[in-house]
Amino acid sequence: MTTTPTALTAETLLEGLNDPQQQAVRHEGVPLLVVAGAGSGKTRVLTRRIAWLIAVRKAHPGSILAITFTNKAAAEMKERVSELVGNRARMMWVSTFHSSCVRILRKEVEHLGYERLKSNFSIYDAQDQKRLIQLVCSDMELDPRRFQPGPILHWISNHKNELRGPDEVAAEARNSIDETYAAAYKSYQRRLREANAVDFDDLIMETVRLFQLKPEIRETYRRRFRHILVDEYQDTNHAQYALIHQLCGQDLEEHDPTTLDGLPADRVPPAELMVVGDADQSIYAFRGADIRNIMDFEKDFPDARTILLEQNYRSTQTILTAANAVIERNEGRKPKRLWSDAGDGEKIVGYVADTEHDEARFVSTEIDALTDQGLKPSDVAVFYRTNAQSRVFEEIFIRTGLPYKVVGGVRFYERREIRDALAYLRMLVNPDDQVSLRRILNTPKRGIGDRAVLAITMFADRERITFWEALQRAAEAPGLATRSQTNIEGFVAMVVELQQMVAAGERPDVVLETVLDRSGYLASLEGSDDPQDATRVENLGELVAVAREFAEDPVAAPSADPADVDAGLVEPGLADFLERVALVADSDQIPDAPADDAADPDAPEDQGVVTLMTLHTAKGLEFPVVFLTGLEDGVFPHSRALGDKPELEEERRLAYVGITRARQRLYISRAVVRSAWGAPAHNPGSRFLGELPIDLVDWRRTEADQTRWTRPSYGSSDDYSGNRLGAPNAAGRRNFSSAAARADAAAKSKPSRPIPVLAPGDKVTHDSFGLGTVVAVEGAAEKSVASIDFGSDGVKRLLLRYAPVEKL
DNA sequence: AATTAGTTCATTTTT
DNA sequence: TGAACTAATT
Repeated sequence: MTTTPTALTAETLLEGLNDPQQQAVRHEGVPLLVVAGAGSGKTRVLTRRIAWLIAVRKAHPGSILAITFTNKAAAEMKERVSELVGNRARMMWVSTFHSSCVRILRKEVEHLGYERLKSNFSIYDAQDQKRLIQLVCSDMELDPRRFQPGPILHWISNHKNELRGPDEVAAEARNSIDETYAAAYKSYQRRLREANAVDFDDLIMETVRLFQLKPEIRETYRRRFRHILVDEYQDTNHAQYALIHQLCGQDLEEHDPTTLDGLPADRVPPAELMVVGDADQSIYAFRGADIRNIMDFEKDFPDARTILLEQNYRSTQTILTAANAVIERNEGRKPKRLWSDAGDGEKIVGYVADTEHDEARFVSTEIDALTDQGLKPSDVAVFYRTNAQSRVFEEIFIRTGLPYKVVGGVRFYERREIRDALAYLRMLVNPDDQVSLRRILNTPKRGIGDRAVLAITMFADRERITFWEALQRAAEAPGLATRSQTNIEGFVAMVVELQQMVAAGERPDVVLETVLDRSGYLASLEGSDDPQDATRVENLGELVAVAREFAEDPVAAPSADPADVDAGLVEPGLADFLERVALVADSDQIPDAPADDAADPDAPEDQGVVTLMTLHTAKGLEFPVVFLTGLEDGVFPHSRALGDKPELEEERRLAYVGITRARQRLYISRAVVRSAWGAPAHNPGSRFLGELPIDLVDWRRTEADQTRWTRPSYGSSDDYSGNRLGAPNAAGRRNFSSAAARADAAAKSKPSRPIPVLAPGDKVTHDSFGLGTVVAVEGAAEKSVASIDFGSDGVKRLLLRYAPVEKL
């Protein structure tokens, strides 16, 4: 296909699209919902439609607002549209909800009516929020047992997503706990604003509030955005939904006539709206996503039209049939069946392992076999429900020499040194940012300890000045040691000097390097003998590189908004860099599609690596081969979801997402025994396994194949679920709070303790000694004792009844 | 101020 | 089990 914009015609834009896809591209007028099943080419539809709007319907690019959920998706979409329509695409707003809202808020903050909130506000992420709420809690002298940061923040976030401010919530508090929470919410908000900061949820909530407060401002944006497209609509929360309505709703005025004040008489008709999503892939309810937004679209927009995309261009029919079969179990779901003309392909391969180690070994061996058949490790992904499950795979993969990469876990921008460095930069841009300021005040150690901080805090409170102002007037603070005062003065002098540098418009990377140097931060790491600190220095080098790249080419950097650059908004400064970093976080996380780039000719064996990740992070990705692991009730579906229908349905959608990531081959596996929190637990197979059509799965190994155990003569039942393996050691008796332990307790009534039947020469594993070979066995059944050679750990005599030994 | 020994508590996390 | 946080020690 040609990429020359001049050759762009209606025909080329519809080329290669199926009928419903074409309809979605051509649609005009009423609100449109595109229900896009997994792999049905929705990104293609979105990009073609945008190009269509510009090229065929002559829409001004600046009148287009396209919302995605990740910056990566935004950057990709912008890129693809640019390929179609060329430079004109620069004027579009293609960004996340959060980025769009930041742009609006930075411009309009003063209309919000917060005294301290200015356009250089900081954006607080989860970690910053936690620090702030901790300050609030200690301020309120809350019992740290009953009121923990996590739950409070979650509670606040829920309310913000529902657009409920602190006063509203306080008014509705029904008990003392709610009242305390509401008070914490109020204090948290107050401190946020005092710090000239907002959190992620505020970005949306405050934008909605802005539009409510100032209808004329809302009107200017309604006027500007004539075409609004929202991707991943099933993941929107209520606040985001409200925002869309403010921009597109045709009947908003009737709902709320009081907001009409100040509206120009010549109001514009609502923008053309298209939302794209798939209710079956809604897996973020726990973060406030409200599946009703997409389910009720036709109700919310009565004249709406719906287009279904069911043809899948990614997977084999076998995989799709499996996915359909699972998701159909969800109730109240709108019917949709994915289909493919790619043929049935391979059967799904199933495997029941004895333990999670065996499961990982199976995966490893199988990947080995696949690579022998010409597949690259980068074609393979291993999915699991929780991050903790990655460990076993890592252990085994390291042992077998299989290259891999874990996606998720500790992200680059969450590392301590990166956050420290960014905290310096943030407080330079916004000295009111107390969280950042407190973070680096004594990092590295410069003799400003808790006592000094306390004295300054009290002084600031009494004088009703900010923390930073109090630091500058440290000499007046009562109860401050002279030594601390000297140290603070040194710190203030350094900050002032750095601030001048920023004010002079110095490049972000240069500021960063100076900060690291002048603060002594880098020196303190370099002087350390902790090997971790060497890595930290490297990471900081990386951050400087990121800043440099940004300074030199902000457009090429991920998710840049060229409209800003075009608009002659000077060259990006430190504040812009911080904003990018705050909202983009980790584009380097997910390895790009198996790179064909001959970037490194010195690495001919570059076959890429196997990708390990949670099912949640897998959303939106695809791989030729997928291993779906840990399919056990209590693991996946997660134990917390077992008793709750909506949650169980969300787990099922997660399974659906996982299955539909696979293009050619899908493996499903589970472990009969899995060690959770130290104690081995016996998990029954996932209910989702039973929902797969049996003829689609080729079971390589089943429960019946598992290592034989002597069954107690009185326990003839096939049902082994709930049995605990090995000795009821100290570890095993702890932790009766978890669901796994509860299942275990329920099983206690059944007297049975499987004892492995061993013979000399057998290979076994022991929980603490590892791999061993049986040398001799004495006694029978309950009294059998085996002598086992564990290599470097020597030969042990073990009473099989108690020893955590497994036959291999 | 920094190390260390206890204690607690364990989903998922696009921004 | 083990990481992550707190409290107590030197």
